[in-house]
Amino acid sequence: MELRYLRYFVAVAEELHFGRAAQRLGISQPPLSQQIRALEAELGTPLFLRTNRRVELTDAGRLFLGEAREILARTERASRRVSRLGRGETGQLRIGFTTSVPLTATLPRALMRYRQRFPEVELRMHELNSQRQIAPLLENELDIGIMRPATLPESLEAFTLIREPLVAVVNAQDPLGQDDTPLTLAALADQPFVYFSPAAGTGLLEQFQVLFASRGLTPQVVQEVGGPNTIISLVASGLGVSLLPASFRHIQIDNVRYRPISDTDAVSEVWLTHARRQLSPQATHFIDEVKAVIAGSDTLHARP
Amino acid sequence: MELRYLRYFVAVAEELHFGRAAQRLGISQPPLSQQIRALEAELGTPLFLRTNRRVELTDAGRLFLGEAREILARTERASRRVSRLGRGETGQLRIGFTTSVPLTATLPRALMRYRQRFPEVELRMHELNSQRQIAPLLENELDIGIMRPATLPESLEAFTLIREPLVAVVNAQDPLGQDDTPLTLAALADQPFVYFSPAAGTGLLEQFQVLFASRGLTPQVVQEVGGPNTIISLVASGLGVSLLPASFRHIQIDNVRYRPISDTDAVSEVWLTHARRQLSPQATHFIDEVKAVIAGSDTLHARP
DNA sequence: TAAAAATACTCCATAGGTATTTTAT
DNA sequence: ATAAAATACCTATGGAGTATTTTTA
Repeated sequence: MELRYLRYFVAVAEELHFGRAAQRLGISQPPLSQQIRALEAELGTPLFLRTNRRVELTDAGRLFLGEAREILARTERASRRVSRLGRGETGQLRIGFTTSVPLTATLPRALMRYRQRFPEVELRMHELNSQRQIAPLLENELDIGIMRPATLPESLEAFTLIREPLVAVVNAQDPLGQDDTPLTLAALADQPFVYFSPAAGTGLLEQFQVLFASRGLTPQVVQEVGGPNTIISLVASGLGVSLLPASFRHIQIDNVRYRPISDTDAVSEVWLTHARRQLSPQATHFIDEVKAVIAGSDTLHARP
Repeated sequence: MELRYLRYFVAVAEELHFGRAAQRLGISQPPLSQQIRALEAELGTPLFLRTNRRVELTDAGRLFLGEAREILARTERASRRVSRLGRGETGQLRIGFTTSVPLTATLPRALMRYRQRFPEVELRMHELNSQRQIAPLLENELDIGIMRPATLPESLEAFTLIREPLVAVVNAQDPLGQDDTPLTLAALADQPFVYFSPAAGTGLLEQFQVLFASRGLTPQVVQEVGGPNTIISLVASGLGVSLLPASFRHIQIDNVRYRPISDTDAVSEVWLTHARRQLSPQATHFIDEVKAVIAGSDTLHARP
């Protein structure tokens, strides 16, 4: 059985006239007659009663007409659905993101543009720290990860979404909190530190350690906490100082002051990470939007 | 879109291996690759991720697999259903029959054989007198009519199913009821008659009138009734005599006696009537069975 | 007689075959 | 080195075209 037969049959059944049906199908009458005869042979039963003046359906033909229409409609619908999914116009996009991602910049704008362009794609946002995004990305349970720099397996790749300077978080009452001038990492390393616990799984901890270690510095961590908000709160309470990406300056709390760091390598990145294998069309389109936003509001980009 | 694509796609999707899928389909590998590529081009999206060592489905491919399977199954089912209907194995058969048809002979045996051979055909039996079968047969509301001889329109045709002698129905108390020897129509025509009213629509009335008229006889009808049972009852009551097909002898009532008629043309037929145009396969099969029964229990047959 | 489907034949597009190359493991 | 898909090219089936015949209203 071939769909061509069904299309031809439906045309003849609707026109009840081989000539007109052939015209409608854009072929000539003889091949249409032949195809219908072949179809009847395959089914082992006549579908039309032909008296060279009139064509009418047999009972079998009437039954087949309904079936053929449904099969054709279903095929049409299936093609469209698959095309749309394949073009990334429907389906879903699963994005992992860390709490430390600045929600004011690149990412929200990209998300907005993407949703506008592909309103029918279901967006699933999963808040996960950098480490906990890796397994889902590998197992194709996540299309895209938005994370802090981390050591990635070979089959994942990433590019820099945002690069922002680190700032010192100091208590306004402390000597260090007396002005807004740049500080050196060395000056900060003398102070008691409030920082992420390893259990928090944030990539910032690794960066922080590398940054100080490369200078031979080992700051004293007096308090380990789970999230950036807690860090800032505890600095406000005077427990110590800390170091965070500049975007956290939007958290303004009494007694907390943010001071620039003069070391030029004191920067932190946000990565967009995905599996190195074939990306889903949804992920590809999303990355297109991210790159368009980056290019437009031109900030910082470079492969890590 | 063609079903060939769907069949090929399903094979590859199930094997996840072009070589094996081609083997299963009975074609060689390169044309299979080509057809899948053509399908992907038509849908505008890849269905497989091919890394020359592994073939896997894309999201679009997974969606299409379900759809393709359903479309193929549906097509298969539709073909089978139409074939069966076309071969007369399913569907319906609408038969009209008169009350005067002998239920002990050809017809019940043919019905039994037909039901055994085509148990899935829905049999619709409509009790209708001869006249009232004609319109439904013309309008294709009835496939077959079992009736007494009648004047038929050109587009109906009939053949003789049963030919049976007429018998006189007489009261046992009457002089005519004293013995069982053959009677002549002339002798019967002297008696008061109990017979069908024209409103009963039975073909027997017409036959009865022709039979007597051809001999210049005009029997006196003293009572018009609607059905053969009433005729026999009234003869039993002594109202008059009557004339009926021999098969009614199986109705045995006190005071009623059946006597043969010596006139050789005093016979009545039962016709199987159908539209002259293409018969439904169900009707054709039924007629086959009727003819087989007639040929077997060889009785009487001849075109009217 | 005329309109419409069937038949006879011809042609060519394309499904399918064979041989070979490319690629990833 | 090998297995598997892709590529290149060829073949031939059968779908479609043209011309003609048959049929019935």
